[in-house]
Amino acid sequence: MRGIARLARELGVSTATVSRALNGNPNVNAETRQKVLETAQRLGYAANQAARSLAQGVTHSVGLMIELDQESTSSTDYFFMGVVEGMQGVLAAHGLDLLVLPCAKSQDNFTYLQRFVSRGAVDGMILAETRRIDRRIDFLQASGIPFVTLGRSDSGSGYSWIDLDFEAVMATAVDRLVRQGHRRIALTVPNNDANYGAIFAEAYRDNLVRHGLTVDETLVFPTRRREDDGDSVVDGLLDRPDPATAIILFYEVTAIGIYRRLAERGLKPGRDLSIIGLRGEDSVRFLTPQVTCFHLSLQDLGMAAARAMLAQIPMTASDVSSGVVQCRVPLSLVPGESDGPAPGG
Amino acid sequence: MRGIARLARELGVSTATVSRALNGNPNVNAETRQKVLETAQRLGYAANQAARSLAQGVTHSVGLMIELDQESTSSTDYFFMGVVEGMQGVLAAHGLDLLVLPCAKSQDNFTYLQRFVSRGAVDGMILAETRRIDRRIDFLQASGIPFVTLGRSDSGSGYSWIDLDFEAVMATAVDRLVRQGHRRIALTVPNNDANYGAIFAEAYRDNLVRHGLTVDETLVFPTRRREDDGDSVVDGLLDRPDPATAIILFYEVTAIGIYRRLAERGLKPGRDLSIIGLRGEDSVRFLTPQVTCFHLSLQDLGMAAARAMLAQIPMTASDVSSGVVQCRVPLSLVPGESDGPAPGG
DNA sequence: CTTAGCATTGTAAGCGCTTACATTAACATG
DNA sequence: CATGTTAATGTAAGCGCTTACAATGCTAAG
Repeated sequence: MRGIARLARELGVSTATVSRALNGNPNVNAETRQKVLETAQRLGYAANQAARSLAQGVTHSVGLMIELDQESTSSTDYFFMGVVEGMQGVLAAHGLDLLVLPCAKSQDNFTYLQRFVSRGAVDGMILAETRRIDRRIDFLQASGIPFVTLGRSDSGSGYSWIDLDFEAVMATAVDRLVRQGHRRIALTVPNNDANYGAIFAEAYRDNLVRHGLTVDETLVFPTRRREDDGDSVVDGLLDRPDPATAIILFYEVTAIGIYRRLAERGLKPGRDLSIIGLRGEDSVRFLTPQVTCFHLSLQDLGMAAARAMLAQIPMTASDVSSGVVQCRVPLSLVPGESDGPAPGG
Repeated sequence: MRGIARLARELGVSTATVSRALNGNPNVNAETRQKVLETAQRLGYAANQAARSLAQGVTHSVGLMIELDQESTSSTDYFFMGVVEGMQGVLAAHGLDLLVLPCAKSQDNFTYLQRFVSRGAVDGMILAETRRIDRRIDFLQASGIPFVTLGRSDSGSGYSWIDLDFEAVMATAVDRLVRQGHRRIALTVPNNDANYGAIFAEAYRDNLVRHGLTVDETLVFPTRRREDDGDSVVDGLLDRPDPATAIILFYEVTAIGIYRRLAERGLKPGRDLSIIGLRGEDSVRFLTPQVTCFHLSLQDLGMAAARAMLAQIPMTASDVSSGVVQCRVPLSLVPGESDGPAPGG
């Protein structure tokens, strides 16, 4: 005999009483509960997860689906740990486990998600790296399971998402550069199909227009998240009749290559080319001059997502909250010396 | 009616037949199986995870426990994605899901593990970042659950582990430096309590002794995984009567600070100080001169761990393999220009 | 003294699946 | 034709828990 039955026999009570004692049910004599808890402790008892889930129809865990990128260190990579940390903290505080589901990008991640959710393995799902069109969102919405996405998508509607406030970031960056006299501002965007790239670029265009500047798509450079791409960006930027005088970077790591290539051409960041980065990544912390960028707490981002999840999971019988949270996390500008007055402006 | 029962009724067969058909049991008419699979597909049926686990006593998933580090980007961070990718690929190919259990370092990770395993939530566990003394290993061994650790430990015995071949790395590095005429070789080690630091340092001492060099503990610098620490290392190395002429780095990112500080002092890496790094991290790829380092495929590491796991999980009824795998993954030297003949040698 | 009300515990029916064992039908063998 | 074999399916007993409902023993009220 094992599990709860063993405890019950040991104590000379029924399994129901043990279960109640263990689960904080109020209809248990305080003394009895005490004894049950002690014995459980002594015997190293832990309730079987599968049995509980089956009986309750609830797993007390939420899944986080992330995609792994075969070839390159994907953006989830550098992003990952901080966010997970934030989520885990909040969820754990509410008795929920966080299960990270790594999923090879090559695999059909839709099937993977579908299988996982249909199996009832989690009470809720968090999706990272949403695409502009993302079937997963439609599926989750149809399935009725609580979910939150990290990043907006055009798919689905009225669901909870957390995203960076790219619009505000871009407004601040463009304002700053325009005030410094820049008229031709370039941009780097990620070369993948995640939605944030599109949003970033859109905000860029909107803000140029707002300032009466012309949008030149040849000034938009898709880059990978690696410094090498900086070289070609610099050349593409300057070797033209009407060179750009400033650039806004999605991946800050690009700055490393940009700095290097500028040096090779005898140019100086902040004087000959103004550079503003997005997120204050570690990788560029040591560059001189310091890159002007925005700051973001990955933990906060994760915590926000976790809370949006909690808002949808009824924690008590009475609690039937199913609030939709849509939130853009603000970033704050951290001025460096990588930007300055437009040359000859 | 739901689940398997629904399918059964729909098809006019018993639930047992449906279950058998779905699970590839040979005792099913091929035609029947076909029909069952089709209907399952059509109805979007997926077996309830909890019910299966309860009935089979097996979860078809393995857990990977990683610790998240509040303040600093821990070593699991940069390490993580590649390894997970490798694991996930191998496990998925064998029908196993990988559940990553993030666990705040501040939390009592032992309790966390204990609870998780006792609940029977996974069929096996993989531990990252083992400590020299690690209760988790003793617990897992006592509990009888299959497990693999990433990194050796002094706790437990006869269990499966995968680790980097620090010994071989160190032998190669020291040999190379000695051949270049270096007699005073410094070392950086991680400043945390993970076991790999101790092993790295031990291998360092052993190899110095092997070459008849004296071991000077003041040449061993504990560093964090951030470039800043390079400054003090350089000063500590050179500002002494008997300066070191070479250094071996655990965290390569230290090289960034070292390069910077050397430049400030008018010195040149490879000429005035020879530097060898451990792992070929991305973060130092762009340094000039290129850092001499070792190369490691994180994917391979993850795959090795996954295979060690598989070796312990009986996949079929007949298969009762419970092999212990203890494996040191070799790294290969990638010569750069950050090392060279000892000055004045 | 009876009865209602309350606190505590027990009983037993599932939760959705797997699987040992029983059953049936079809066929080949002697 | 009786019998053994085999293939295919059904029956039903769990897996370890939760929980509605019933039962019990008390106390307080009528």
